Amino acid sequence: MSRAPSLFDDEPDVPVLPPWEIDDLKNRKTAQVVFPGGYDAVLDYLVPGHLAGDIEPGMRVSVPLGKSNRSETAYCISVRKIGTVESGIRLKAITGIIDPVRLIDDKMLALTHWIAGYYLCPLGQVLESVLPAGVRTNAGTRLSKVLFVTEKQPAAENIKPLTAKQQYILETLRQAPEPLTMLELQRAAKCSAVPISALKQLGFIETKTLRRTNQSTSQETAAAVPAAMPYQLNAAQKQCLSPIITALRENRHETFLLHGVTGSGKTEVYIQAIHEAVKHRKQAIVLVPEISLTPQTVGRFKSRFADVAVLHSHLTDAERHRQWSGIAGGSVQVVVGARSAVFAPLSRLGLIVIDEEHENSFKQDSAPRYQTRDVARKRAELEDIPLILGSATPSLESYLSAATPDGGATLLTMPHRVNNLPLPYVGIVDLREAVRQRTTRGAIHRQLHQAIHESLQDGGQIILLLNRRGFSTHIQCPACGEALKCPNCDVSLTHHKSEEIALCHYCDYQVPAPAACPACQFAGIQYWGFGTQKLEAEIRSRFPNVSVLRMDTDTMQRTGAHEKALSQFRNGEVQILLGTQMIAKGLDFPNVTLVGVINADTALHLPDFRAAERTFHLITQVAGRTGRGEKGGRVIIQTFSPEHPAIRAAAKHDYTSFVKQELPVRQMLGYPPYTKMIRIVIRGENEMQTLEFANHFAQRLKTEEGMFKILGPAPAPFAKLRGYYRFHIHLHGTDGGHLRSLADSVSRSLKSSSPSIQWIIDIDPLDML
DNA sequence: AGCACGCCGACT
DNA sequence: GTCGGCGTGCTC
Repeated sequence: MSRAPSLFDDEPDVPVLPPWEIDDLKNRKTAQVVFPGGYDAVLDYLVPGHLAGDIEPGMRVSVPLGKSNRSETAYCISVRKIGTVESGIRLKAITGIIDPVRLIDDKMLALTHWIAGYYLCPLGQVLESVLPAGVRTNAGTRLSKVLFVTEKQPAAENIKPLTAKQQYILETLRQAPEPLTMLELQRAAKCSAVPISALKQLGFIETKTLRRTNQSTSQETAAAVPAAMPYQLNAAQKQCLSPIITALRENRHETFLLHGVTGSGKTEVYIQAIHEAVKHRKQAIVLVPEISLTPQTVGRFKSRFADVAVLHSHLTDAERHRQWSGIAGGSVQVVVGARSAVFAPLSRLGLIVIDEEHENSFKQDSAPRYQTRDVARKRAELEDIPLILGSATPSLESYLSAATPDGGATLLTMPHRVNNLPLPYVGIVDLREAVRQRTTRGAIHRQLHQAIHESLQDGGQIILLLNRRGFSTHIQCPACGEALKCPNCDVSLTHHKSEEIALCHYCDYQVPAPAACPACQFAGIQYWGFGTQKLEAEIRSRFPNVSVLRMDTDTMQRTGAHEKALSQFRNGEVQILLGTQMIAKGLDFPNVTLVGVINADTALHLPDFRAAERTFHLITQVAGRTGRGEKGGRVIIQTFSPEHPAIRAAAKHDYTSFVKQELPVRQMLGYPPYTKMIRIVIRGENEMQTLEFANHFAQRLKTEEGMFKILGPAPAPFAKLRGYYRFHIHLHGTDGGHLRSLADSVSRSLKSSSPSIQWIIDIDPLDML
């Protein structure tokens, strides 16, 4: 085993740097590196002379680490001349450079530093999540030996003249548009390996090892031809576009909140803003929620720009690598993608757009737990470019920052739909009334049944939203009260009819659906509650000759299922589309004349201060799926809480009244957006130990309690998940920086004090469960 | 996160 | 006497 050269290391078995390199010490460089794994530190390494010209921040390097000098991959984050006063630590030297070119430029490096600091995540881990796995592993490429015609030909007089075959081979190789491998050249020149080897021997051909892309099996679908004609904007759209264009032209950062009702033409504003950027050879990133990343959405951009790259989560590593390299290559005008596309390596970025900015999926739910909105804003600041946040129902965070003078964002409003189409009429069905009168047994009540019937008569299509998958949502014995719960999680099991199983939606634990009570053997065990499977069955029996399609994570497993389902709905093969929230967002089907919300309350009573906001968003968004065509449209909301302000506001499409009622509540209770919040979730397999540790954690935090509120520890709403007991602590305060540093220092001081217990620190949490 | 070092129990 | 358990601490 050879050991890495180690400077100042006088142990006999460790090779020391050669003397000429030591002499040169004062001109040498050091590199600062971080590690992608759990080890959170910045270490200095010596840059050996032969790498000095090549190494740059943002590249990965191999370094020796630890007593055994095991080889580790690290990210170089800076390079500097060796100082005159050194710390006295024996520096080891970098062994090699992994990336031949920089993968991360200075601005992106600055962005990752910001993320690491703000979200309390080791920098190495941030860098690792910014670089897609396919890029790190060079997926879809391999090293291959390729042949070149030698630059400096051997002197002709020294050797006998080349044969015709040999000359032909050389000519073929010279003319080849790309370097050829041995096999490829044999095929191209229709010869065996023998004459090529002879040419190599004679010095006419040399080999080099290059990284080349594999022959890609999946061919890129032909890009749509860009439509040259820009659409005519209406007055409201023009008014919103104009300040964005001004900021673009002035190369100035400004955050715009584009608040436009569903169907008001926000996308066209984005497109024309991007046009302006592209006109000046700039590029744009458009971020959309993962479930909106449909061919329809992408198509709108592809039809208007010549070079659009798409980054979905369903790309293979190789495809993602190819896309990423293409983007880094600089020819792309627009990148459309989900959350992580905020890190797309565009070098001439001119604009970032976040559509449906209120969507929860913009918060990453694993470390680094970043909010894409805030990362995008930071990136836009670093690049001096505008950021557009678009939504029909802005997050209260964004709304407050735009509604407050000096809040940091500019509010742009589009209060009407294009062509002055009316917003759909919304009717509310009071489920309490319906239950009292026993007018229905199922999930569809009289008014909704009637409305479905009428829509079908008129040839319209229907969207039904039920935000629960499965058949029955809980199983309980009426004789002894036993309820079927997951043994690993604090949740009830959902009956899935297709496989006749009782399934946990959190850990996938499953048992055969019981016919009798597992506790008391009573044969009349009951299946309660409505999921999408049961809704589908009910619809089919109520409307036997109508084609129905269910969309939820169960039916959308196969790749392409999503696209297929939406195209079936688009071309009218399917009349009723029912499903979970994946059908609520962003779909634009003019023939949808009815939207039914089966139960508006599913999210309303969760122990989460954002429950009302979520409910308002979901209802407003799904209501916006109708009334987009000539036939108009209407919405029926079934609810047990018809007087709830969130539901009433959604029924009136009245964002302002929702905000006016919700913001004071937040302010009074000291919740975001008026305060900053940190959630610490502590988990362990032993309930008592975990609670004890959580108490200790909270105690340590409370020694500094003053300007903050520290709540907990309390059992998390899901008190047990996947076999772990969970407790959480909430910190609230107006000084986010102070709050973060408190959480950070306590967390660091407690590290590894109890190995069986783990915790996460969630900055600006969205999920309270 | 690894990995070595170190200080106590059950085996040849 | 030695092999090996995993607690503690360090990594330029």
